[in-house]
Amino acid sequence: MANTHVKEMQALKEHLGKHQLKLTRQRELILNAFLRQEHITAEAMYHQLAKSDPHLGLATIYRTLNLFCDAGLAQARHFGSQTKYDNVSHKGHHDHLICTGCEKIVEFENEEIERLQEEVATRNGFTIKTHRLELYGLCSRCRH
Amino acid sequence: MANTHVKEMQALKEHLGKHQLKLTRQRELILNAFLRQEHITAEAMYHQLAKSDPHLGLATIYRTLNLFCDAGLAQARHFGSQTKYDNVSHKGHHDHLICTGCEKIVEFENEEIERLQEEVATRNGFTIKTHRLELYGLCSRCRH
DNA sequence: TATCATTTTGAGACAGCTTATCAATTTCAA
DNA sequence: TTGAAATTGATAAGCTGTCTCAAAATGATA
Repeated sequence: MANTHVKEMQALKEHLGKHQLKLTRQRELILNAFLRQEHITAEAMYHQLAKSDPHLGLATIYRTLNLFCDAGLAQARHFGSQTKYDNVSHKGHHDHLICTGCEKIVEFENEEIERLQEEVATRNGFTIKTHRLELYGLCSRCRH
Repeated sequence: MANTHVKEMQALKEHLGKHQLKLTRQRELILNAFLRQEHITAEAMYHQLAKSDPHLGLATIYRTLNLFCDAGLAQARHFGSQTKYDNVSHKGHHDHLICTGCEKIVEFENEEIERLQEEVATRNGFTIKTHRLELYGLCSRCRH
């Protein structure tokens, strides 16, 4: 189980090495838990990990998830007043369809849109690092 | 100057009428100031208006900007830890290219992307109300 | 125009999420 | 193994944004 996410662990180690940071038990633990999620809040991860490791502090979770963002393993998404951390490593980037009625989130990918985004960026002299596309509306059930 | 934004004022009055809300000096004031901006935070608007009206409370700004969102004149965008309110009334919807180096924001519109978004939504049974598309990267200057 | 029920305001208290602080602990290069 | 440097955990503090409530303003009605 600790060996499940070898590639991501490798990426993390690489990032740590480049920035004089250290690999800790907590970082390993949080990485493994994080990679099992699509997207999760720090708070949710805190409660989840509390079962197996009651003394893991919330601040450490926040610090570590932000570290993952720096390392390119996660992407932070501000959602209402909360921040959700997306697992971006093994699925590639994905965008979101969000129902404002029931909060349901559908993930999607669309190459054509991505291509057009690149086009817009290039036309404006930008080089895109990441992007965020969220469509808000009502799902079929909430529309009645 | 008070007559500059007749159409938007009309839209606001209509919304107020429909919801048993009242037109106040503050709401007029904030609307006029807001419509001169592309996008602004409540805090920034607070300081800006403090010059001409030192007793206008921050809570009132928040309340009023949220009211504008309900009325369809503004759109809230969570940006980092802050909320920016976009002036959506006279320019129509626009998306953002954001330079992570210098914080510069370039606005753009792309009909083709919007069309593809509709397509994705329809395919998933959604009806889109609004959306948010933000491209993050480096502008030509920050890329060196 | 005066009345008055209703809404709004302003000021500060409060709440939720995230980061800063700091002593104690852990890591890892030498 | 040692020791400088980084990390952790617990909690305080910070920041945004909302709630509270008495006082003021609005606007429908008479």
